[in-house]
Amino acid sequence: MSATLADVARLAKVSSITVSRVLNHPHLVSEKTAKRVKAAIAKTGYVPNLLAGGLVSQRSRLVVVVIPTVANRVFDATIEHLGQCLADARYQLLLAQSDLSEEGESALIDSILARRPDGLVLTHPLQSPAAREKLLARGIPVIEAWEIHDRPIDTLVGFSHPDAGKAMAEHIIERGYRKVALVWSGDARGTQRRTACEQRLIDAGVHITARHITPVPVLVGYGREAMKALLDESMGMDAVICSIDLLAQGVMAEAQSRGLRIPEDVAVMGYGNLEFAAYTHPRLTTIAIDGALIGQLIAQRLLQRLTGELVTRTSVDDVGFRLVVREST
Amino acid sequence: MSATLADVARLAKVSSITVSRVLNHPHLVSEKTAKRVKAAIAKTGYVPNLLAGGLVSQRSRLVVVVIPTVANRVFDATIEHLGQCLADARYQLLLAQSDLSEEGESALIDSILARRPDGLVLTHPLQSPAAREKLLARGIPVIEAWEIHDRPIDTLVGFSHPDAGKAMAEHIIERGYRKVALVWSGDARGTQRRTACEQRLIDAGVHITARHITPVPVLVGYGREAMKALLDESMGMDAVICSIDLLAQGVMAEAQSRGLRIPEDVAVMGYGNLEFAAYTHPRLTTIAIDGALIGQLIAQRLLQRLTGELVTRTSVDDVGFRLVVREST
DNA sequence: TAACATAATGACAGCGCTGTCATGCAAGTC
DNA sequence: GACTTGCATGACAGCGCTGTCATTATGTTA
Repeated sequence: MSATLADVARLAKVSSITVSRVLNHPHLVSEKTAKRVKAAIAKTGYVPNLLAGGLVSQRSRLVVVVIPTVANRVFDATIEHLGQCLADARYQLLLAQSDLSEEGESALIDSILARRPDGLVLTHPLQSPAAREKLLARGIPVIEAWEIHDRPIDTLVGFSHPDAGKAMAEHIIERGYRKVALVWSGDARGTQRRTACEQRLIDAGVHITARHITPVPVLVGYGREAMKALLDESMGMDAVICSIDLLAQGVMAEAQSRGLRIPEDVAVMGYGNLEFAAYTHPRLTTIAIDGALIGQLIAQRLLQRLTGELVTRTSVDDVGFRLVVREST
Repeated sequence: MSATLADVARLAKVSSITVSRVLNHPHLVSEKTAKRVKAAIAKTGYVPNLLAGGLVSQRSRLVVVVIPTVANRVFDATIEHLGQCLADARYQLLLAQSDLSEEGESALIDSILARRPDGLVLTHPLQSPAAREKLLARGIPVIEAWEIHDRPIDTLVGFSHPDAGKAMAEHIIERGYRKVALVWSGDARGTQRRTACEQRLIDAGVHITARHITPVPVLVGYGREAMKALLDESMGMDAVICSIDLLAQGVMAEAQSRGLRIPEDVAVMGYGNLEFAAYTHPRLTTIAIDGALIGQLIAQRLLQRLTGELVTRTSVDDVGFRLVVREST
């Protein structure tokens, strides 16, 4: 049906391996021959078959990224930059959505491994020990992103969530707020931040008037509903801390719809520094994570592993985070 | 290194083709044998090699979706549902980001075709005729989504952008606004909507006081900046229409930061019905597109083509759109 | 000029799987 | 008993490519 290496080779009057070399190891071929081959490729409209190439060379030139859902905007910059860096190195990015359930995870890993990816990027730690074992056994590079934790599979690029939670608390304390409500999503990482945040607040004698835990995945709507509940129950509070900017957006909308001024009547703090955070009214105080940098570091580490540059099997990059103080606190 | 079909076959004391059948055509194998084979699979930790399987069967079980960037939230629901439906049918979704440039497009299509996908989904029409020819020549199912147009490659799932633009104008006219500013992103589809919208407004005698064209990809920040410019130049206007909800969000923030009331002082209308639109203050009037439905229809059409159910090469599904009137107009 | 290094090209096998055709066997039919 | 039928299983080839090793052409040195 479609042209193969042999077709091109015949037309260029060379062997098929020479055509292969023109495409993959051009320095091994003389310019004259390469020119002839390229002409033949153009003429036949030949497109290499990576299934065949990957099968024999044991390199699929595929990197799988597992994310909870494409709707999760936290990873936008990371995926975009990672994809860009990988494309430059002739790798492709396969996005796999994981519902994060433990039973589905093992099947997902199987269906991923079936493509024999050259590398794997996890935006969340694996729940299932079986899935973990499979990856370990297969020995492919696995980069866990967006969190520094104790039991890395091999490589980690991220930051400390408890530290981020603590930093949020410290800002609130410093600003002098004394009665704080938390609007928080119930995921594992959010909970890490919340625990550290609460601990720091309590240590400083700040009163936590309410904790409103919202479902996952996060939606702006949950933030607005949470704030509605808090205000209806007339929880006296001078600040609301949110696990993510989306919730803060909803919280601010509900507060404003009731005529409350932010931050005079109630302060609002977010986390994530999503694109809109700098442009809300008032502009949102939040914690910024450099997602683009994370994406670049992932690509760098991965490519090092793939080219055999990096010998050590484990490495940890802490990209940190940054408090961004704006108008809402 | 890792277990192959032959390893499993040896352990289960059957031929390798029988193992293959247990996995791919279980109805051809007796229960007793299947049980033995499954035990052997579990014991060896065998994971099929889709590169090998795809090479010989000419089916990669891969569907490539081309999107401008993962940060484009318009396609969230579509991708999520498409991915779900495909996963149920044992297909995997490879997300390819296209910068939409004409020269890059052809290379992108090549690198996609190199994986021999069973189907291709385009969220934007191809710019480059060369790329178009390649797809046509290859003969794989191509679904163009999110727009109904005149020159489909084969299958279309979407709606009419000019009609949507017109509907936006009609709502503004009906509400009695007379001096309208447009804040619009400069992409091709947006321009289709804008042209139709403007035409309808002009026909109704509505005055278009300003057109502010923002860069692509769209950011909330552009909306706020645009509104700042409009207000600084004191364009008298009683309504602002935006090409997308994100811009509307920025526009509302800037208006409110200056103490303007929405919609009393200035009305704001968006498009897209992104998740937050229902929860802003005030809640945003917009045009809703059923992205989930589009995703499901794409999957349905694709699977029909892949199973050979659908004979006709072209089909068009118009999913329409819906005006959602909320508080902002 | 012989001996050797280097560059350019090719022959060959086989990666792991599945489509196709062939075979064996029990049950049913005349 | 000879046959058909249907089910379960296997043998075999080959998908399109690249790793490895072999071969030839060309240049370089003693």
